[in-house]
Amino acid sequence: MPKSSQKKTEPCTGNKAPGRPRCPEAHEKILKSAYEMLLEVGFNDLTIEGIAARAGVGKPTIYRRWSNKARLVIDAFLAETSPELSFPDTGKVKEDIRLQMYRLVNLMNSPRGQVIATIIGGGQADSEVIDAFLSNWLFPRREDCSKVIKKGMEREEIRTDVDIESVIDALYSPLFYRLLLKHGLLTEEFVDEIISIVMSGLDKS
Amino acid sequence: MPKSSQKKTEPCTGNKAPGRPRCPEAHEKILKSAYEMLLEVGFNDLTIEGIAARAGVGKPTIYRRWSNKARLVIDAFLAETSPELSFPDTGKVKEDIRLQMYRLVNLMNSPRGQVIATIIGGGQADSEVIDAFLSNWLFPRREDCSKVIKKGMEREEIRTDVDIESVIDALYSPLFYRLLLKHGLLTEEFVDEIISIVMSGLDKS
Amino acid sequence: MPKSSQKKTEPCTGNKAPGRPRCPEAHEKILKSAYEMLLEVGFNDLTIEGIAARAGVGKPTIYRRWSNKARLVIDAFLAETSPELSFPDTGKVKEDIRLQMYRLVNLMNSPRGQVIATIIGGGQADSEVIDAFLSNWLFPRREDCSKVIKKGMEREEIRTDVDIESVIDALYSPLFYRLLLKHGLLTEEFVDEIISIVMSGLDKS
Amino acid sequence: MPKSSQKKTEPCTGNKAPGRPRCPEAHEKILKSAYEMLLEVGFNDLTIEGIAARAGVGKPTIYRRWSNKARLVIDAFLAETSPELSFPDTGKVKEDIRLQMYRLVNLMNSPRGQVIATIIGGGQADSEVIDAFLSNWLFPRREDCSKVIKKGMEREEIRTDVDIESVIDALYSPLFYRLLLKHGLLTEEFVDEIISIVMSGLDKS
DNA sequence: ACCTAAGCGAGACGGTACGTCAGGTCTTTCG
DNA sequence: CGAAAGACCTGACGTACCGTCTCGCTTAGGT
Repeated sequence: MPKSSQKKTEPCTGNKAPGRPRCPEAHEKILKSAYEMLLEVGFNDLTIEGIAARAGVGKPTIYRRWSNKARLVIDAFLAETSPELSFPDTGKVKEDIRLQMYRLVNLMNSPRGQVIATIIGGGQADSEVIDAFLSNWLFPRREDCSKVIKKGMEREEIRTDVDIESVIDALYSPLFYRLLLKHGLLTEEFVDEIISIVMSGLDKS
Repeated sequence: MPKSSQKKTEPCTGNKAPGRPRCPEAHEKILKSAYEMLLEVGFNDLTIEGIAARAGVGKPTIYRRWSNKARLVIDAFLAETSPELSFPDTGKVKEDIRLQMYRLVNLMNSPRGQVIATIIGGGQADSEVIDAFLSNWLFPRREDCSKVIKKGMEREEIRTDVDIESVIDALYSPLFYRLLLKHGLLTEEFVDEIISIVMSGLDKS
Repeated sequence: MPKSSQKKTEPCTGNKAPGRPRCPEAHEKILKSAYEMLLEVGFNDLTIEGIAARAGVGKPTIYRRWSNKARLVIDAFLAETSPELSFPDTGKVKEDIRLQMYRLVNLMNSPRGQVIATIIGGGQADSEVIDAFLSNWLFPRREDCSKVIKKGMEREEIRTDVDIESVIDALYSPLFYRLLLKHGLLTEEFVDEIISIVMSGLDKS
Repeated sequence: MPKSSQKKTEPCTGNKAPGRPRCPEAHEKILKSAYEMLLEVGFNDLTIEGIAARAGVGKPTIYRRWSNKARLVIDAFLAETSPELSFPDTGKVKEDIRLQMYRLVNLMNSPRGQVIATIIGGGQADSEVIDAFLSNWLFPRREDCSKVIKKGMEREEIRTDVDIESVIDALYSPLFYRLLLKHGLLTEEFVDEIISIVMSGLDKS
């Protein structure tokens, strides 16, 4: 977890906090401003100065809580995207995955899809951003997916002699590929096509 | 003003540009400097000022030719990566693709792989960069790949009822995915795994 | 005389001029543009580039004729202000001077007064400008004034034991002073006052 | 002014400005550098970049305090030239003025005279410079002079039916005239001559 | 009737300085 | 005593002109 949580919780375990307490309103205003600007201008054109101005706080107030733009963005954006990408449970693995991929495609086609793209883009210059994206966003979803696939293996719907990580890569990477390179549309038909290609070789049959 | 009008229009109705032509040596020096600095410091820490200084040219000479850093990088980097990614011709489609994917993985693991990553990353804030990456780099290679797959279809090595574009996406996107997200290694084993998953469903059998 | 005249006349004194002669229309267009822009933006904000653009000529065409902005301005402005500042001949020295000073005040209150001010101002950074202003503009008028004063001395209207140069300075410097420092209005009443102060001590009485 | 007002007023219901105070050393270093460079290269060739470099500060630190070169020069030069131009008190008005004019001529012949000239020159393109020169430099000295003349009038040394402003102009403008146009030397003899011309008509006799 | 030298408009050249922006740090005052 | 505010220095931005230098041409006198 980023430093902000630690700093906030540690002194509070003792029942007195020395010095002036951090203004909780500032915290919220900063996150709100950062999130809004992220949607408006993307990760690269996001500036600490701009966030500070919009939130009506000083720059050090931001730097004190988040050591850099990446960590702030993580708190502002990544830490709260969960529920809409959950997996359904239809009883059939391929359908569970298909429906969740539909949801992901839907998200990618929304403004927030562009935010994800700019975060991954910005992360190419800052490994911390990528690391945070992985641990706060991607890995939880991959873990969910992994569970679904394992369930399918247990049900003997799909082969068990494949590397699950690679399967997940094969399924999801085309979506990110098109999100980032924009050489083709992100449609449900494309999802169907990818599932067809990837899963047809995994059928237990 | 009989003279000036004549002078201005007459020669320009002809075929050439008026004024001093742009110095081709400056062009080369700039591209060379940009390419070297790209490898040394990456896309984000690249500065026009630094390139100008290293190339021994003035900043306006750069801005006169490329409107921003992105376009310069495209010319500096993308215009010369071709030959090492050609497809072999072993007679077996799957092997042709496998070997070329090995080459791509090899490239991605070199410093130039990081340059590609930063270009795609930078492109998230500038669609022109992505467009240039597509037309100057990606599409030519996809076209090559497409030909190989079609050849395989003619030879009846693989099924003909699939969308070639989606197949290419399924094959290559995992490599870019790992290049950009760094959640897994880009190894030849990973290539084998992807080919196994994707191609096993495409076998004409 | 500025270099342009020399260049133009010298080869012509020799009976051969090799090469294409300089286009006289360009000369006129440049001077006209320079004069207009001088009125519009003043000496300091005058740019060779702007003059060239307005005149529809190339920069080298200007630099070929005038080595710097100062020399161009001299030709564009100073070489043609003469007639309106001539001295009348009323028979009374004090009146001749008074009327001519009225004319000068009138000129100084026109846009061209500001041009003179910016030329003197710009000349503080370029002694050539001042020198040209002196020889092309100021000295001819001082010479005229000197003749008028000498005539007054001969007529025994004024004392002969004073330094004429100092008298001219005493008479005219207040006008330039107010032109440049703008701490007081340049009116005919002010002229009267100065003449009263300076000439009252010079009366032959 | 969204941020500053809100934030500034809320916690600062107290009396002082929040934030780090402006470094007074930087202030001094900038003024010192500007003054030195003014002596070396004059107003026109003075650059903010050069001042910043010599003072060892960043350009924004200068721009934060002075909106343009003119205002900086005013502070750097004009705000501190007073004492050497004070009037003596010999008991005789003409002598008081003569001695002070000697001092002014002496100043004008020093490097600082050239600085004054370039400031007046530069002021022709920027009325703020002239205004500042008037209020910070010229008017205080004119006021001193005015007092001396009035004293002379009370003592019945000189006539009382003349406009004091015009007298001051008549006395001092020749010095500035020669300072700026350089058509004659600024000597004590010249001062004597001017005083002779101007004051001879003012004698109470 | 050709040379050939100098002119032409156009515009790129290497530079310098501009005034701005954002970065990340430091210092004061206030709660 | 630490949070908040804002000035600090740095460094790069992209622009405007500088004065010079090719370009491909035109012009006209001297061979």
